[in-house]
Amino acid sequence: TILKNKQKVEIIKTGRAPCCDKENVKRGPWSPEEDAKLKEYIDKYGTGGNWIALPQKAGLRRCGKSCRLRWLNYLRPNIKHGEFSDEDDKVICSLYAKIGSRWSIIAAQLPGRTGNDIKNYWNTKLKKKLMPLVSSPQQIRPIHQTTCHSSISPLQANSSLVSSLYSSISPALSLATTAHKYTSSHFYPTSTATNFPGYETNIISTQSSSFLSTCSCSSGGEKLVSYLNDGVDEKQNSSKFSITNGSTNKYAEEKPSGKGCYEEENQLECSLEEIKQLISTTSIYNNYTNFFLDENRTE
DNA sequence: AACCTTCCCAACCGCCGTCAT
DNA sequence: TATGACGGCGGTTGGGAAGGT
Repeated sequence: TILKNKQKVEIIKTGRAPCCDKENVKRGPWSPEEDAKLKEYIDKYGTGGNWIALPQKAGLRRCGKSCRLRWLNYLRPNIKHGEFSDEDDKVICSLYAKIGSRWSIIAAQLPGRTGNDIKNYWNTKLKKKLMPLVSSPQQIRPIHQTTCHSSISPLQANSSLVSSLYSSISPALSLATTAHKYTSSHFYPTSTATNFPGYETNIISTQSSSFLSTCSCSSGGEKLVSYLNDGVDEKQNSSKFSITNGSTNKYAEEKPSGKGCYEEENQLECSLEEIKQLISTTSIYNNYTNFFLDENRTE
């Protein structure tokens, strides 16, 4: 009854029926038998481009979405589970600092990893690795009040990983406090490529290198600009972000929206909003967001 | 040994974009 | 152009495992 009512509410609220009859599908962990069935079916027939119909055809009492998830995150060939390397960490942190929690994009840079995997890794481990980077709220101050140097704890100097992570992520922190020169988080293609060594895909010059150099501005922050920024000079800082992955990337095709983010007069407003969003979704910063969210201080 | 807390990750939920009709 | 179906994604949660007291 609860489920039925929930479905009714969903239809009323969204105008959409649920993707499956939730009463008649199995939920929870997948059994080895179910895995085998799904794998066997997809190996034989492929997904057929229709996940909703797949479970019935495969003889599974599962929601199509659940099958899709199980396949993509676990059963699909070449899935890599287990330890993330330092290099993985760097890539994840750098991209997170640049694009936020776009896990699928980040996953595209790490062959064999799934977005879910990376998301979990970030939420449970990587974030904690970075926690010592911000040892006290007082250390995060707008650049005009302090320097990037002063916000680096001694701990960082002793850990190459941590310092490289810091160099990737600190610009975002600093940016959040300065809110200038930041144009937009929207991405569109440019022709300038910055490669990640060892990865098939390219990170094309980033608008968030404006993150990086904006941070580096007044405070010797150049030292903080990591491997990621190599080869991207100041002039490119206003360029935009894109990822190519052999095929067209939908995010790369995002064009300036009609929301005014690209309109000069709204630049700062939009930046502040976007910065807030980035911060508010980044729980590593959440302990300190009260500070960041104080608009008066960012002015 | 028993209990409690924290960690971890697979799975779910709901929103949004795309595409076919 | 409007609408519905579906896929894709990011955020959240449930529960087992591991660690601590």
